[in-house]
Amino acid sequence: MPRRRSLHATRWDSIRSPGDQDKWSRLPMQAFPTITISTIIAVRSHRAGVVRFESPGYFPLVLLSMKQAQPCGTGLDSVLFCGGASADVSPSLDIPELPDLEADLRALIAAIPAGKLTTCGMLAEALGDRAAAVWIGRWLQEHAHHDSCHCHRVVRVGGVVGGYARDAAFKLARLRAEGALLPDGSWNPEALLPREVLHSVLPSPPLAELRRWQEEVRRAVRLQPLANPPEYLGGVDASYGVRGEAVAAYCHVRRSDGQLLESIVVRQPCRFPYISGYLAFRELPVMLAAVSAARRAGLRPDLLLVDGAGVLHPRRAGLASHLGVLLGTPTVGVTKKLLCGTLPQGEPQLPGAASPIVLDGETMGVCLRSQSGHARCVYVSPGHLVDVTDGATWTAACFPRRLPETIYWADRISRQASRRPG
DNA sequence: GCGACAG
DNA sequence: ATCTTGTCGC
Repeated sequence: MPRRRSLHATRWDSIRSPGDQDKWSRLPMQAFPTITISTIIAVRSHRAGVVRFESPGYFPLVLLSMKQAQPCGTGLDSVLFCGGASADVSPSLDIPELPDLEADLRALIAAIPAGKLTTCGMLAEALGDRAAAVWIGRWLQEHAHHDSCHCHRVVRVGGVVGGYARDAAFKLARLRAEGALLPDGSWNPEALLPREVLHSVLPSPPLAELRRWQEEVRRAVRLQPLANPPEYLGGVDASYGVRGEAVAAYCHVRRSDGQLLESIVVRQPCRFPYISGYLAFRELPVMLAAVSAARRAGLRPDLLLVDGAGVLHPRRAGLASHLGVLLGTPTVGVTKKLLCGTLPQGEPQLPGAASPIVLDGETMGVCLRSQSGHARCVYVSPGHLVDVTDGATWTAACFPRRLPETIYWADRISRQASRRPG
């Protein structure tokens, strides 16, 4: 009997009492400046013959940033999931305060005067990384523009004015009226806003700051063999609802037979966009919440598989490394596409086979083909407290479908939950 | 010049 | 990641 007994009814019953809900609503939120609030939307046992726990309502979940485990002592720790006891977490790194990139982007665009122009790439540079250009381009296409906004002054490289939400003609007319166009209809290169102007709007570019934090994570990462063969494997993945809210699922799988034992789903608002290389800042909060909730329910994986890269990352600090460092637990990153690195031997051909992935002349990951020999491989790299070999070995241990079982279930369950209303 | 670029 | 129709396969 199972270690899983900790997911018994009593603990959850205490959470469900109306009195506790009241306590929650009276909690002074100002007391927790960097707190992340999540909602548990499902806790399930998947073992046949075992009572299934379905949470009927939504419970608040509070994840304190790691340095702030103190406020748990308010007597609410039976109600709130406070990131666990302080011994659970590595106190060395704190979750950084996330910038409001959309507000920063609006500020940059507002700073483009009439008659002047800029490009997505230059705006991205001003935010701190050219990689943000893709998101900016999409934002400009989707965001509802007003007569007073300056979004029409963002053009494409090479003279093409480019789209503008659904009204390219309006954009063209305004630019012509502002004198930024040449007679042939292309935009005037001399109208380009100098870099310094945008730089002065955001003297400390937010993405550059986040990069500095990634370097801290990189320094904290330890790649080492796993002490013991893992008995339980965890998997986390995130999906997004129609209103953009993030939903994460943690799935607990028994390594010996690959069976899904338990799952936990949490939800929280999400403001940070997807930018290649910065996925951690989009998904870390909701994933930390899911894993913390799992911990409080007694689910402690010996190895956590994350849907995202580990050290196979431009700064060797992918999502899985962030999770590992913040939780102080062994993590492995698993992706469906390669973010960086090369395959000197190509992809493995045989079912269940592996081939190395090299980054900067060093084997930093492994390409795995499933035991069923699926056409598409996965790309595995250690996140933290595990090495390349062990990470790949235990990822391959429960891998009968296209994705490792942990990731398969987390993907499926989070997606299903994100499509539900609420 | 064009594509690539975890989710 | 999400948006979508039909289509292929077990």
